[in-house]
Amino acid sequence: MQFSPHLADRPNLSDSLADAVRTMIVDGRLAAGARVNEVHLAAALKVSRTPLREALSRLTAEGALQAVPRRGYFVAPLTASELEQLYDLRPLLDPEALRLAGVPGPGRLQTLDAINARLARESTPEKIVALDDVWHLELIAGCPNRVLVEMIEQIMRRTRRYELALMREAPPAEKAVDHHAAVTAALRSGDLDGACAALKANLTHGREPLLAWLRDRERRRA
Amino acid sequence: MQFSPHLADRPNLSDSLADAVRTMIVDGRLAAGARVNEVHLAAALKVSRTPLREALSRLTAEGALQAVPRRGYFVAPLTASELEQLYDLRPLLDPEALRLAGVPGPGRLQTLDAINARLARESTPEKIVALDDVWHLELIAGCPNRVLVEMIEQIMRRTRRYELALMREAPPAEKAVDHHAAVTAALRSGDLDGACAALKANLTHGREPLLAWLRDRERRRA
DNA sequence: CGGCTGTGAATTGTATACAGTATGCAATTT
DNA sequence: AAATTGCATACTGTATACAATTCACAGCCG
Repeated sequence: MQFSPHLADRPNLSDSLADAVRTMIVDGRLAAGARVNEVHLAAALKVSRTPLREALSRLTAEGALQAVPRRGYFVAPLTASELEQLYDLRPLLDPEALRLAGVPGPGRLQTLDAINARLARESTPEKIVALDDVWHLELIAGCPNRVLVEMIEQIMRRTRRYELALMREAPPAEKAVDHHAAVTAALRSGDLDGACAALKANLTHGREPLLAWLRDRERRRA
Repeated sequence: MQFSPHLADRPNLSDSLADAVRTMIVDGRLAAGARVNEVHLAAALKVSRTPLREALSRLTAEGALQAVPRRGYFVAPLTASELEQLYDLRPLLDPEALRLAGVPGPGRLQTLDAINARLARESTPEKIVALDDVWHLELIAGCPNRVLVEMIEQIMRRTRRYELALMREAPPAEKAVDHHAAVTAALRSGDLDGACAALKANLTHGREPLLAWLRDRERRRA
């Protein structure tokens, strides 16, 4: 065969750096609002500034960083307002993706339950958040509109550090396990509309505790 | 005053280049599917490769380019499938944004009609597409969910070169002027639901001619 | 004649060097 | 003592240089 198109090609440094820095931001090693010093960061990662800057450039497009022309890159601050806007979009996008995907086959339903079971046992914030996202992506894996799925992934990336920041300070609140079970139950009985409604409820919930915490934190700093 | 925060600061080269290259892609000077030669392009734009690569990196995140690790950047091809997916999202997102924005004040309604009037007189593809986008953005300018508005803008940028490519080959089909008028009419009578429905109809229409043209083009090349 | 292999040019990836701008501190003035 | 100016330093923006990889084509072998 002539092409194995964009298949698992080993990434270049810039790509790897984007992942590395994104991780540093998500898990707090680069604090929200902090200024990014290119020289220090490049030295710490043992690379030159050129590929690092390409990575920072991409992260800016993703919304994880903000660029101010002659002052440099800053880690985007955590604001209640942004989180609220992000959270409001999921109940709009996810049910539509599920509707387009249709009722999953039995294999996928089994996978979903397996993920949910692991989610119930997990206790570290990182694992919980990651597994929850995996579950939601698996749910809509059959959605033919890949652009829609990409948008949902984009929102996941942007909300992840909010969720981790909360879970580190406050103990992990109630988990979404039961909501997830309600969705798969509806799907098993072939009730797509019911599943979409349950999914919407899942996404609408869990919103309030996070927002309350953030608003409180903003008040305290003002 | 100490700060005029990120206000209209003169952009750096990378930013300007991103705009320049995006324009080249949108209006076809960089053909869909073409490989981007960094050396040639940098020479043509009279800059060095470093800021150009940062710009290309960002355009990749926007979906205008695709990066293949050791082979370089390629202009993303025009596919009926992607366009279909993009067009399917607007009827989902725009009405929601309008609902959140609420009925606009009389000033904004007047602005909308003015834009629509100019749209009716315009005849060049570039102007028509640009004004149509301006109208839709003005319609939802009051939407408090800025992330949602950004997503709509993102879709506009990605669909623009499809629309221009079509309009250059085929003469501009029917315009959306009447649909727009229906939306503002509903809004003037305070009927938000009706306006959302009319908007949805506007966005669902105009889809078919473009898709038909693209599919035909793809068949001819196969 | 078709497919393989090696070699040189072209192209991308990364590092380094240099120039322009911002930032913080100290000296100076009011 | 507060404000302001000037200067040294640190940092970002851009260019250039070098290394590593890919690509195209010629020649060779089956």
